[in-house]
Amino acid sequence: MKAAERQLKIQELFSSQEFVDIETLCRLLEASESTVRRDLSELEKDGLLRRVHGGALSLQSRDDLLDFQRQSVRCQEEKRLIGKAAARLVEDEQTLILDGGSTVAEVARNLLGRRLHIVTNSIPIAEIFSDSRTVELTLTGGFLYPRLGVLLGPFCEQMLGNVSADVLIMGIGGITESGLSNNNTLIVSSECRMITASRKVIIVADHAKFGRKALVHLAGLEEADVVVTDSGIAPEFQEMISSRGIELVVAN
Amino acid sequence: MKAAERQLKIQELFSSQEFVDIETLCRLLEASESTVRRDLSELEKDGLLRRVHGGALSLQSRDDLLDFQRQSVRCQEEKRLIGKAAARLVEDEQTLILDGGSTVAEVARNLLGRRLHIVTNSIPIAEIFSDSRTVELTLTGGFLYPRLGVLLGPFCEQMLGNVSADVLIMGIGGITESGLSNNNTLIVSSECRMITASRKVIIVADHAKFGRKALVHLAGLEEADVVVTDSGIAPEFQEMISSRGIELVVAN
DNA sequence: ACGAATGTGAAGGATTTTGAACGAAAATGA
DNA sequence: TCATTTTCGTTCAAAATCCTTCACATTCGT
Repeated sequence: MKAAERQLKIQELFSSQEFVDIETLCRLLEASESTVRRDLSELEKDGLLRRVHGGALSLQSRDDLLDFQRQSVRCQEEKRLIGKAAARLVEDEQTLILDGGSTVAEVARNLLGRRLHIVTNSIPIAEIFSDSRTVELTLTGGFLYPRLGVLLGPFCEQMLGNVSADVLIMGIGGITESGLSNNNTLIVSSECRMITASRKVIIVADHAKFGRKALVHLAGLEEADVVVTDSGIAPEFQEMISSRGIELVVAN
Repeated sequence: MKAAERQLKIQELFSSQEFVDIETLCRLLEASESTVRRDLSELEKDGLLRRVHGGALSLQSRDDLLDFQRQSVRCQEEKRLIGKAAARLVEDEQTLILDGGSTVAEVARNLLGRRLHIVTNSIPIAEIFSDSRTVELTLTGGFLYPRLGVLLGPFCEQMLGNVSADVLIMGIGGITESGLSNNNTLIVSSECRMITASRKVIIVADHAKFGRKALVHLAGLEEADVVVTDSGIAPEFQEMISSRGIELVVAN
């Protein structure tokens, strides 16, 4: 990869996060530390970022970041860890479906720079990848649901019917013995299609979601292949997941 | 492949990426390094790109194409006026198709609060309406074209084929006697569908677009029903539009 | 068809960029 | 505080890229 290309990529990264460390950059840019440092120095000279010990900071103020990011303040640290762990379950060159929701968005941030084909119905998630050249992104069509920025309805479902993916990464409203649930009929309807279209289903849910039942039943627990959560999960729920042969990943 | 052909191809590449390296160009253009370098030097002399070690960078800054939020758009005041004038041509309760582009985005801002059903393939434009309670917004699906934030490809075109609208509001790359043109084959392809799907076609174009021919031919002038531009338009071009029975709106 | 003009690709040396090594500086933790 | 670990900046040789030159091919006008 050439210098100019690398430096563009660094700037892209800052559109979705405020800090990157050298090690991550080396991996993403496939370059040595020396080279990354040189790139950062140059970008700093151009006033495009600020170097700090261990990496570099975005100069864009926090206000500029997506509204979406503000919504996801609750359980932020947990969600960040879950995002990191879930991203590790994905292999390069796979086709993923990502649904909406702040936890999934956190996964998405950790997928930047990977070579993937991603299908989503969430505009905030699409925006995370909008400058990426390594991710091929397809958005489902559909009616734009206000507030959440997700696309729903017949157009969306029709399109999901035409797709098949290796992995689905999905957030949920609640998870109990009786299965997965969410808050909105239309959303649940499209999520059912996503499950059908995917070979493997990964559920991401912070510990607060366990034992909670949201408005609309979405699917039985057995539809999930992997559940990724944080270390706050109670032992009884760990048992609930594991005893059904579902892989449980606890992010640290 | 001839020099001119190669150089056009290089420019087209830049509509989707900000950097290309020499090796890629050699492969795509089936030419030697020497030749590619010569082409790049020439394009640089014409102010169409910037050479850097390892390849070349697009000069069209990303702001110009995609970043509607910031106010770095060229001809800003003109576009604002055009947006206002074009919005007056729309009646409540109509179904509109809006394509991408900064001029159309300006129209969109002037449609906020109106009761409309809007179909678009542009994410930046969708975002303008994302909080609106009076506009029902449908996004076409499709492959997300980097940088421009528009959805394209078969999914998009299929969906446009299922839609019919009262009015299409469309920006363009250039407009001459021989018709409308734009910079990218895929975009042109979806725009053709939009024209087919609409009863009335409104073209919005600041005066700088007149007499300019962009890369790909889109449609004949006669496809347009109304052209909205600013007061900088030359008399000869006014004549060109009016003499064909196309309504010309000059925004003040 | 012919020569002139322009476009093309290969070869060489000049220049820039890169990655590894190593001592200096900063962060960390007891 | 002090020792340990991590990160930083500098230097240098190797690699990649660039520019120039030149011989050959193609296009154009006569």
